[in-house]
Amino acid sequence: MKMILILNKKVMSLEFNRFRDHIKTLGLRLTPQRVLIFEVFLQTEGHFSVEKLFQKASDLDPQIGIATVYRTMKLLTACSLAREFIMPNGSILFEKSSTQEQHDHLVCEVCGKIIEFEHPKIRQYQEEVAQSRGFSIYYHRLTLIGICEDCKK
Amino acid sequence: MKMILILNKKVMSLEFNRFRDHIKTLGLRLTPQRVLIFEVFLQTEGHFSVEKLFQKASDLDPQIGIATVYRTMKLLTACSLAREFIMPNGSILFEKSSTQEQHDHLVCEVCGKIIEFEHPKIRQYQEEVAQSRGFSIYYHRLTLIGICEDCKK
DNA sequence: TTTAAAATGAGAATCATTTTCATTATTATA
DNA sequence: TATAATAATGAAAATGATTCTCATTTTAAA
Ligand SMILES: [Mn+2]
Ligand SMILES: [Mn+2]
Ligand SMILES: [Zn+2]
Ligand SMILES: [Zn+2]
Repeated sequence: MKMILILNKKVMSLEFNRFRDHIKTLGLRLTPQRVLIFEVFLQTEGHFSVEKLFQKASDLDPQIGIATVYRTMKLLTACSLAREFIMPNGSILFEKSSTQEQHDHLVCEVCGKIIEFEHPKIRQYQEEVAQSRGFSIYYHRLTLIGICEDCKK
Repeated sequence: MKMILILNKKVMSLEFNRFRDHIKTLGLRLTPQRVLIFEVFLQTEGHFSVEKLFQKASDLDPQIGIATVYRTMKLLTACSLAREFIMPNGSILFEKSSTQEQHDHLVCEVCGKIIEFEHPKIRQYQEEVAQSRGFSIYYHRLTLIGICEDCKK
C-alpha cells in the first residue's frame, strides 16, 4: 500500500514524537499502518478493546490486519502512550496514559461503569510496604470492584 | 465409580463443613470427585494453577476430568475457601483463603516470587475513595509488580 | 426399586491472542 | 538509481486456557 502521510498538527504532537522515537530507537520503521493505528488510538476516549480499535482502523483502511493492531498496541504500551487495564472478567482494555496522570479504577459489577481515582496516600503506603520487604515497584494494579451509586437505587 | 469415603479428622474440618454446607445449600451433591479435589486443594500450599491441582488429583484418581476440577474450584471460590489470584502475565492461580487473613501481593518480575502483605491503611483509604464516589466495594485486586531483594543483587 | 435430578469425563467449541509465512515495503548502501 | 538486507504486513493457522455439550453414570429421594 502506497500512502502519502499528511502529518497535521495533531499528529506532530508530543505523543507522536514519543511513538516515533520509540520505534526509531528499536531500529523499527514508521509505517503507514502504524501511523494510522496511532491516530485512531489517540482519537479514542475512555477504555477500549483492541477489537474496537481494529474496527475504527478498518473504516479508514479496510486492508488493515488485526495482528498489526495487536503489534502496534504493544509498541504504544512499551513507550507508555497506552496502558492496559484488566476488567474484573479478565478482558483487556487499553487507555491513553501520556496526558492523564496515573490513576486506578472503580468498576461497577452491575452496569460496568468505570470510575477513575487517584489517592496519593495509597501510593505512599504501597511504596512503604514494598520498601519494608526490600522490594522495588515497577508498576501496580489496583481495581476496586463493587456497585455504583446509580445501581444501588 | 464406587468409592467408600473415609473422612478423617483433617476432612471433618471447618473447611470441609463450609464446603459441604455450600454444596447442600445449592441443592448439589457431595461426590467422591469433589471430596478428592477438595482434599488435594487443602493439601496444596501457596499459589497454584488448576493444572497443578489436576495433576495431583490425577495421581489419586486417574479417571478425574479437568472439567470437574474447574467446576469444583468454582464451588470452592464461591464459598470463599479459595481465592483467585491473577499473575501479572494474566495466568490465574488459586490459594486457600479460609485460614489466612485477607492479603495482597508483591510479585517479582525477575524470579516470580510472590510476597504477601496486609496494610490496613490501604484498605481504609480504598473504602474512603469508594464512599466518596457513592460506591460500595465487593472486593478488590491489588498487586505490586517489581523486583525483589534477592534479584536486585 | 423406581424415578428424577445432578454430576461426570471426553472431547468439541470458544475466543482472544500469537505465530507463521509468503509477499511487499522500507532503508541503507554501492 | 539499482541492489541488497531487513523489517512489516495480512491471511490464515496455531495456541491454550476455559467452557460447553452430551451420552452415561451416580446420587438421593420417594
Ligand atoms: Mn482509566
Ligand atoms: Mn496469597
Ligand atoms: Zn452501576
Ligand atoms: Zn526476584
